[in-house]
Amino acid sequence: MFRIGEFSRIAQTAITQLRYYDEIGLFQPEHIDQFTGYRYYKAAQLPDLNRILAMKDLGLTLEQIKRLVEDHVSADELRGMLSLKKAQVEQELHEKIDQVNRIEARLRQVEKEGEMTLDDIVLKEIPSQPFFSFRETMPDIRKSQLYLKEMSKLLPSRIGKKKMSHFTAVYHSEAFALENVDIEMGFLLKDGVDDSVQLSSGHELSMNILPHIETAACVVRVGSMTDGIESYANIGHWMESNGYLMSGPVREVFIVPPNPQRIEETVCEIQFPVTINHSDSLPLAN
Amino acid sequence: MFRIGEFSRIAQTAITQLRYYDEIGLFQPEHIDQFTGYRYYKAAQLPDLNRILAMKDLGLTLEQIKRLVEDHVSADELRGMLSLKKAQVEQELHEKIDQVNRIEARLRQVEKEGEMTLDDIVLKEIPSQPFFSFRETMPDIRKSQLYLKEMSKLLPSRIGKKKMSHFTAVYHSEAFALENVDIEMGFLLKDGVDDSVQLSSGHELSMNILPHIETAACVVRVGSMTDGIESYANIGHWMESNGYLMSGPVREVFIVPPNPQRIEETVCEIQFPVTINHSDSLPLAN
DNA sequence: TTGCTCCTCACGTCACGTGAGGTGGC
DNA sequence: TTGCTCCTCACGTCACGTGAGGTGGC
Repeated sequence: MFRIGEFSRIAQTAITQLRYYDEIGLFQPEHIDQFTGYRYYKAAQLPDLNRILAMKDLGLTLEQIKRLVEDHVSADELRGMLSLKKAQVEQELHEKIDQVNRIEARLRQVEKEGEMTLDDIVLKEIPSQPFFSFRETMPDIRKSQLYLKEMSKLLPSRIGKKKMSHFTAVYHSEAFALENVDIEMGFLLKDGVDDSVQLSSGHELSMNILPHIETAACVVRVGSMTDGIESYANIGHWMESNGYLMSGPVREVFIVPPNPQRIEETVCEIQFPVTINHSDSLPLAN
Repeated sequence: MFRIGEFSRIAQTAITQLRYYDEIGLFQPEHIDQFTGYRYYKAAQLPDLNRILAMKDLGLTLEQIKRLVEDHVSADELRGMLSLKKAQVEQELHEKIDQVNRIEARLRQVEKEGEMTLDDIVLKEIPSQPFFSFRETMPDIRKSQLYLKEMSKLLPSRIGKKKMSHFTAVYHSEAFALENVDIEMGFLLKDGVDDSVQLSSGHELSMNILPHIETAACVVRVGSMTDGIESYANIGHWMESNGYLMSGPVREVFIVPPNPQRIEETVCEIQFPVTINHSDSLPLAN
């Protein structure tokens, strides 16, 4: 019989760890002295401890291991637990790979820029939302100002201010351009409506559903959107660095819509739907 | 200005998270109502939050990010932090790969055996230790019993019982065999000694230092060692499955040395020094 | 007797999530 | 007025590590 100190040296396991395993009932000493509370272990307990440590090495929680060693688990269940764990670890593995890629991209950017002047790109999931809008190929994108103005006047009374969320534009054209852009614009809604509304230009606004985006690369711009191309270039660069591909039309959601008098207060989130392309850019070549 | 609920929806960030960032002083609302305690955020704060989320995505802790956004960090320091983080994540990546391999090995074993009857193999680091021993090519390994007996009698009085630790054998021959084994045996010591001791057979015991082992694959056997070959086969199999290579002589450390009267109480740890061979067995082929 | 070992609390970790119990805003 | 939103504690998470303050063993 060994006291906890020697047993911990033999098993290469911290004393606090052994005490903890005792406390949670996972691995208990052969004998505890009634008066002193001293824990006594015997050598033949080592294989039991090793089984626990081996399962822990596979990534199982102590709670799961407890079920295992208490023998409430069939071979089939064990297979299931291990298969599940394997899938989880593989998932984490891919996340680590993506993370390394993102860090490398940042490092390259810091090298180049010396400082952090770039927009910060964040990945988000975007839920599907009702969108009250019209679509048109616009000769000049600056005309959108006029539409926004008219919509802001008309819609609150027509569909209810409470239902309206952010002014939003969806770019159905492939590339970012200033002329002949196939654009859909209107307001996101908190609730569906059945109504439709006509603008003085003849355009008819009606509701459709903007689809859910699983992963969107997002950037927030503050101030005038006239030099917004920069942000687009940044996202493009970032996507290339990290192995992402565009998977749908870009959206511009205006948290604070442009107001000619206070153009510097404009706040807009640009949302790029993307998919991950794992297969290239694995950092494991070395 | 937005209340926390709407801001959390815009930023796709949990309310509790925003409250926590406020609490630790990482990201605070533009304004807090003195009387109600309500937090008010404005849209132009979104880029700041995004910077925080982007750095968090790279794996930095909130404490590190706090230093970053409070601007106590030069571009060089930032590079250092990111490079360090990259190395850490790559390390974790390799650990995950090893872990997946271990899980797969276990799965294969469960498939085959149906139950867990195998020894459990655990990786440990073994510190260097003084070893009071002699070395010989033994025609018959069973003779070691006699040596053990004599040593157990002689040594306590000659070098002090307190200094003696476990009876141990080191196998310098390549393979596990029963005849003509180049074996070194004696007792591990807690403290160095200058003395030397002669056995009746003429063998001279003296002290040397058993080297440190960075990684040893270890198994504990309880009971007679005569069918110990099983354990050796298990370890060999496991090493092959997980891409480990042998990197030194095997040790058998007797926690409870063999006693002919009570052979079933014998407890022995077999220690295989190994090195990892990462380059094959990457599970990323799919 | 002295120093080493062991004991039991209690608290900290990291980044929040989950109630409980209570108030503010439209 | 009603329901929704927001507030501040306090506690839990997972697997221990780190003292503080006190006793046991040789």
